Amino acid sequence: MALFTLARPPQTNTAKRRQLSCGDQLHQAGDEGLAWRLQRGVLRLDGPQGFASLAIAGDIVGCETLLFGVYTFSASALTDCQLSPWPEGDPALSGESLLSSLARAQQRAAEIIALRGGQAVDRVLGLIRLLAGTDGGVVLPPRQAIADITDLRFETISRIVKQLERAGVLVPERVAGVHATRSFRYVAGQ
Amino acid sequence: MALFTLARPPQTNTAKRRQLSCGDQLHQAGDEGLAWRLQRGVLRLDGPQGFASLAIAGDIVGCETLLFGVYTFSASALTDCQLSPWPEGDPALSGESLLSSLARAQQRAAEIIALRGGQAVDRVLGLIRLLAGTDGGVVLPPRQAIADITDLRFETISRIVKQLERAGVLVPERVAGVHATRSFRYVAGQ
DNA sequence: CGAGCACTTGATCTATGTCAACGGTAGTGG
DNA sequence: CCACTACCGTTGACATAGATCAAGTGCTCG
Repeated sequence: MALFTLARPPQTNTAKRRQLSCGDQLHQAGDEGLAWRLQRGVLRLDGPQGFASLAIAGDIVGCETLLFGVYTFSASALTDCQLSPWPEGDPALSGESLLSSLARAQQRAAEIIALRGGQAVDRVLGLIRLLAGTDGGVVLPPRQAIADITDLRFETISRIVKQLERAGVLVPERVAGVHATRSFRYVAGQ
Repeated sequence: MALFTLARPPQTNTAKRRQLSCGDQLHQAGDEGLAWRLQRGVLRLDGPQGFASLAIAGDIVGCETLLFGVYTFSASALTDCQLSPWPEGDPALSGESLLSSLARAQQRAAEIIALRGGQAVDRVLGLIRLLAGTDGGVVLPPRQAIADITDLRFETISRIVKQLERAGVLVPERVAGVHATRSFRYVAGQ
């Protein structure tokens, strides 16, 4: 197994907070840059073979730059996102913070894997639950992005979203500056 | 976001090395126990909804026990495995070691996600590549386990394995004490 | 007002699921 | 050593969820 060395001294990341809106790109694979903690929103990570993973509020993105200097994945926002530079605290690379990030990453992987198995409707619903705020408001990414994540086709996603709409699970809800076909209220099934 | 505290003081894990053979279970979700580093082999992790993830040589398994005291997933061996207790070193929870584990976990997630998308044959081949040693020798897990990981059915796996065998990609190879239908040599396609 | 997307919808096709029967192998108990 | 059982794997016939192909429609923005 390779031994890694830090590409930079383990100092606090002094970059500024960052805000992304749905669709914006944070970085591309191979770019130089720093690591972030995702405070709010959902990011999509892509590798050379397409969709690679999701990052959700609390996750650390791009931590590999501290080891290799460059990002392994491209990252773009599926919803509006808020990011803060990482490492953040004083004993920033403290074992405990990293340990919970590691546990969280493994938990996350299981959730995403679940989005790629089972019936098409359930996969889409699973993703919607990840994207929905606690108030039930959801702004869906483009159909094609949902398709990439769930390993379905965008026509299938379109049919499923419409079907959920007709079933009353998704209620269309106009939000300023958002495609009319994308903002909904998710009514959790009883 | 929740704040975690360590369930145990961050001391070196003094448990002994452990060896598993194909099929053995390391622990069940909810059990108390310690964390391990997987030195050799491939483990399957299962959550409440079934297959959750794979762990591959170098990965840390069960690190959440340091936070919660119990395992989140059940773990069982897909191939013969060798485990060593973790944390291992002196400044064991050192940032750098954890950081590379975190980067590795994210990389791993992407690999496993790739096993659940695209054509059935490619998914199975992807898994075989993960399982094959550098010498090309592979001992496949039962068809049902392959099916769980790739989100296919065991009949489909059976057909695909046979098809790869007929195509000369997998060459049957008797190994003592292993089901005759499971040990092969993987001949990488040019 | 027109161009370019993203989405919708229908018709058809196909990869994979499902169901069912059967064969081999390992283990167990007589 | 020989039933007998319990898995696991194989194979065929058939069903279907979702893919694919092909028009449309309707936002959004210049």
